[in-house]
Amino acid sequence: MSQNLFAVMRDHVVEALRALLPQLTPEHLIRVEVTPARDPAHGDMATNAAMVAAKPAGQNPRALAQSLAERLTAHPLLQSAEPAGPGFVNLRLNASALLDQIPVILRAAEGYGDGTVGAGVRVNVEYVSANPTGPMHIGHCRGAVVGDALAAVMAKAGYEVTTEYYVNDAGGQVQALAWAAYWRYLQAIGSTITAEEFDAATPTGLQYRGEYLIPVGRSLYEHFGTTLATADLAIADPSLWFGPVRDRALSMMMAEIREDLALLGVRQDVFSSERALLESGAVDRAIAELDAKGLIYEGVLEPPKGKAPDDWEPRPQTLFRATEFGDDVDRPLRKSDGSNTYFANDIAYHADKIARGSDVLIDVWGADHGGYVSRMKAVVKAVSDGRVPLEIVLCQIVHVMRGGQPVRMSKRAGTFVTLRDLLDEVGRDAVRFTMLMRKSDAQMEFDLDQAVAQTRENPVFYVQYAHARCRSVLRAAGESLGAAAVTPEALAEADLTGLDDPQELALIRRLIAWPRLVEGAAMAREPHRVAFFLYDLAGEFHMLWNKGRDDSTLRFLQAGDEAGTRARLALVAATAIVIRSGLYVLGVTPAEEMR
RNA sequence: GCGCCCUUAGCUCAGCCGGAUAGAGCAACCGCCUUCUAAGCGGUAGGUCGGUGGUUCGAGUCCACCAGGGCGCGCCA
Repeated sequence: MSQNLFAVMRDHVVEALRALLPQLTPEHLIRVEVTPARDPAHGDMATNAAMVAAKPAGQNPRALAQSLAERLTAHPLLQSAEPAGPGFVNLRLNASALLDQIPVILRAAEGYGDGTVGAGVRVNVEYVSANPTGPMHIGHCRGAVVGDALAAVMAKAGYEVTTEYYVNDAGGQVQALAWAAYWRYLQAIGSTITAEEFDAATPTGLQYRGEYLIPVGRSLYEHFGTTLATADLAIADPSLWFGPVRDRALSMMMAEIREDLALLGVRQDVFSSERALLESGAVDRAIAELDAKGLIYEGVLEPPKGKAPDDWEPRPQTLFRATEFGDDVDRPLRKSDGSNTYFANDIAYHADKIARGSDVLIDVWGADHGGYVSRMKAVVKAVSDGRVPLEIVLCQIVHVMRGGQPVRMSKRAGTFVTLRDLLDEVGRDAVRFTMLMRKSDAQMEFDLDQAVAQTRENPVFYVQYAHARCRSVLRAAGESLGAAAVTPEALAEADLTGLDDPQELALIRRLIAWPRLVEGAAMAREPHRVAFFLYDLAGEFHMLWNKGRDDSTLRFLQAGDEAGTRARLALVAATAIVIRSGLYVLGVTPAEEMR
């Protein structure tokens, strides 16, 4: 039987509805849902079936709910099915149906909640893709965590997920990086050239002035001595040094980024190089294919209304007919110097992802790329002839707060918060969990004080504490009953009939909602739902724990009542499993104890 | 000027592709905490869901317009 009781009951409801009203079409039936009851007084679950069927059937929803309820009641898992409100049918599971899910959880272990909604669907999730021109900062961090958790929850729901990082190692910013690294190289070999002089002598200006390039300059000196400069330690002709300097700078920056990702617990399957794509001719081929479809032309764009740049001048450009696929304006593929725009290269990159075998592409981007969404969706539609959808998850800005005040960030002043700084200050688990306590498309405040607080205000702490409490109870039980008696396998055999307190049942109801939540979060591409679920689940567990303070019969370890103890331990072990299963999706450590 | 995102309790935010009386934490107020499982616990109060129309049996959720905040707007990525 499916782990997902809601799916089981939904099948039952749909079957009963079809028997009642054979004329209903699949379009009607797809709207039928079985959801957790909001109020325990309503039972365990509710279905909207009668309301969605009322109109096509030409019947009164309440009357339909009445006859549907009569048919549903026969199900062996149900104690009752009753019409309610405007046409809901409230479903109440019989006591054993609820309790029987505990051994299901214990036997499935961390695999509890694994689903099949994504079975057979190959998804490519691309995230981070920070330019290798400097260390990762807090802005990249949100995308990294969201992408990683999204990939994990989709994998848990059964999708075949590939995670990917697109390395922008071509283009003007890389050129600027090479010059900036060369500047640090000249410093390393003892050149007396000043920043101002260097800036003036550089085609792109001296852009990246952060100290993080000093080790690159030093490394260049160690490998090449002074051979990359003129005899008097001044700027040599770029043809003598540009390639080696660029390559070393890129590889060292990527190494640093990979180290940052590792510290954050992010591990992507594929790293794709923009330069490799370019050199393989893939970009030319992709453009040629669009050209063959008649989607490329030479044209002149109108200046944006109301905000025409001062230096605007009409200019013929190579354009992609994005407007044929829903974009506002056709988009340029070539710069005035004849090289490709970033967009052109990105077309080839997405075509490559499709060619490697993806049914769905998901890109996780920062909000500053929002204006890029419609053209990218347009071109993916064009390239794949509409077969492969591109979905974009936009992550809005993160404001870092300390002591109720915003932490000011300025890249120019070098005071921006690097990912490394953030990890050093609050730790990986807090960074990841906190980033997921907001919808990705809403701006968020990252409160440094809250992220390290050891109180209920801090969701990371609260959830990890719940898990640690579970583990602590099981450890204590192992000492008195023997380790073999408290394994999940042993507890799966426990007689659970003693679990009947409303708070115990509330906890169980929360546990059995996990498979459904995984499914919903994966389909909606909303990993933050997992974090909120865990917070609520932890709350339910802590509430039961606290209730045991006033009512000692609710404590997990009952001296002299081994059967009752074992039943409660089964519940505790199942709770620990679900928390662990969820934390695994988020990439957060399930703490064994709090110190 | 145009496009996209956001606006829910004093504050920070949920609200599960339209469903029942809109939820949580913090702050506020009341009570509890010599002992049991207290890096506290229980409870109360607090919202015309930015505004105005519309679609619907039903709208915080969908549509239109307006207001406020954010991100963008031909060669950056």
